[in-house]
Amino acid sequence: MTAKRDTRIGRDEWIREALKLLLAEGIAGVRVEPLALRLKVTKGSFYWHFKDRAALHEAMLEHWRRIATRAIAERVDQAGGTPREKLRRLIGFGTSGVAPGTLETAMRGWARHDAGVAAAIAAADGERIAYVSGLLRALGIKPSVADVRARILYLALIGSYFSQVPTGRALWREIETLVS
Amino acid sequence: MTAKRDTRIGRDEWIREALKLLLAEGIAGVRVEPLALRLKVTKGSFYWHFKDRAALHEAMLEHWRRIATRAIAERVDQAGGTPREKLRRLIGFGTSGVAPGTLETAMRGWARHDAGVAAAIAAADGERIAYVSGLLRALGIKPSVADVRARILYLALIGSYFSQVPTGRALWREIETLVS
DNA sequence: TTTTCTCCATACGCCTGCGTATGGTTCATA
DNA sequence: TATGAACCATACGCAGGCGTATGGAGAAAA
Repeated sequence: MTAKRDTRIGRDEWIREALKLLLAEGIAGVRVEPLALRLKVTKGSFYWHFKDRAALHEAMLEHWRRIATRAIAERVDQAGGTPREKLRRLIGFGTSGVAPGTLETAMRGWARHDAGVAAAIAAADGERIAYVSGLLRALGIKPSVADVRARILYLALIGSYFSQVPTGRALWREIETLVS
Repeated sequence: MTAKRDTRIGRDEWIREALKLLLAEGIAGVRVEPLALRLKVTKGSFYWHFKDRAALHEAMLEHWRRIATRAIAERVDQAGGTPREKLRRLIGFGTSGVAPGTLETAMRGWARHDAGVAAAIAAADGERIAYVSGLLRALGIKPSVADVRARILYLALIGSYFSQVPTGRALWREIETLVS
């Protein structure tokens, strides 16, 4: 008697729970039966909503594609402000809200062993850097320089997710100074 | 008849091949029987050299601990030159020889799901940054600033391993300019 | 109320991988 | 040349995970 549940379940529940597992154990940990156990459901449900395990992985990637791009740019823009304020807000997001041990890092770990994921990451990286570059140009930086520095800032952000380097307020202020 | 081998095998062979697999498939791919297949040997050999799978993983980590630290600093130092030349050489190593799709990234992926590995990474990061900081101080940069900029440079290097951002010669020259 | 459609449970066969037990080689040493 | 140690092969039991087949249960429509 392993505790049933009253409500039924949709595709989205499976995807949501799968993403949680991706965070905790990596893509190798995203397996059907442990997932079913967490959701208090059996495999019967899974194979109703998905063709197979690969289909779930594809759905996870698709989910990420939708939320990845707008996550940064829109959240920074919708609060308005000067380009300088936006830049600071963007750095703030990178260092707290959006990412540090979340989907962002999990996806990049997955990308190392899946070409499709790597392609999605590449697309997101490209869009984000274009956005950052735009911010820097709005600060009066020459386009060719702005592009390079946008990449540098972005690299440092990504690097902070995968290193054990202490990154305090002083470090991010220094980066802001250097690139702008 | 799945092709035997004439020579025998030592612990090191297992570790070497395991590291290859770590690169290709991540730590989850480092399994005993597939490994034995690659080495054209049976599990019997493995369980002679190692207590269990975890023991192999520990040996892999230990191997990395030995080669990780001296990899950067020593290779940069032994060629001599001015601090400026050393800095350029270090950046060059980071972008070609030592890392891009090698152990460095694989270990960091592993670190996300193993506290022991994360600790080893943290130690290596600390030593390397101290070295870079020393280089910058030798260029006449004030110690407090040198430390922050060393971390920034290091973050960008690590970031380049995990992003799909195009990093050309111009980018690394710009970084060098910014931090020194 | 019956029928139909959606969603899930149960049970099965298969494969892969872990770890153990045990016996067989090969090589050095006495 | 006999003996012991180092190294490996073979065979086993077990657990966990994948995918399928089939039969409900519950709600919605007819």
